[in-house]
Amino acid sequence: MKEQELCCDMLHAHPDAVKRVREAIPDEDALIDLAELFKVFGDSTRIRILCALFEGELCVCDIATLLGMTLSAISHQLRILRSAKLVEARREGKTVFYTLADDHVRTILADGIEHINE
Amino acid sequence: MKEQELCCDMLHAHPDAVKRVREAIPDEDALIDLAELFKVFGDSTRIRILCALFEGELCVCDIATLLGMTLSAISHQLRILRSAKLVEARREGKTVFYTLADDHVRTILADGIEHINE
DNA sequence: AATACAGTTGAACAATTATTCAAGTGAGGG
DNA sequence: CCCTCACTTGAATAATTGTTCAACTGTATT
Repeated sequence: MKEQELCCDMLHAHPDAVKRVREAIPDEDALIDLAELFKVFGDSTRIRILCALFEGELCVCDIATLLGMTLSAISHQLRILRSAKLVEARREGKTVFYTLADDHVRTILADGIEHINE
Repeated sequence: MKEQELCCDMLHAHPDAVKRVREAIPDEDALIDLAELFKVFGDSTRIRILCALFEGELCVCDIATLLGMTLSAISHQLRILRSAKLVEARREGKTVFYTLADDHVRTILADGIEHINE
């Protein structure tokens, strides 16, 4: 990102509105984290995985079968979901089972679905 | 995407679980729309624009000033937000004012922020 | 030990995408 | 009309990212 450079003369911009908003919004870092969170939801493979896990625990092979994709592709996406703390893994013998991490994930999914169906 | 190819023998996968989930989750198209929606939220410039508009109406120049970016860059992102129906534009003379489109947008933003702050 | 299997990982490739730059609208003022 | 200003748009570039392929864990079985 570039250094600030006025896009138009400040006589036109609304400095009071700009100032008010600047004080009100979360800090830069929080907004970057927020964007990162939504970015993880913003892929159809990951959304399908999350929606599948919404219904209950599944192993990697189940998910791959369900989505018609390779184990490798699913595993890569699960890693992203894990590091975003949206899913959790549990090992049982050779099999690894995944679940949704918490209710926030459910809420965000549900809100998104509601917005789509308007 | 590739044609289905079993990642591991179906003797191991859990066919009942897979079947149950397949019947329960939304259809493919809905999930793609859902991913597209979150993808729009998944960029820090757009998130910052949305959070700014959360506080009230702003013109393009205000937003550019606030974020320290060019008019062009902001305008491109506003177009994406407009076509996702997350913001609305209103013209007043030479100035174009933007607002959040509806309360769903506020809800989704708020949920995301809540998840971040856990 | 040796093999088989569920899953992970790294590198490479292809596709998507955010920003810049330059040119183009459309509205108001002189 | 011409000019200025707020904004939009299209093409180009650079960076990010999803999937594949091949090699590698770790666990169980024989």
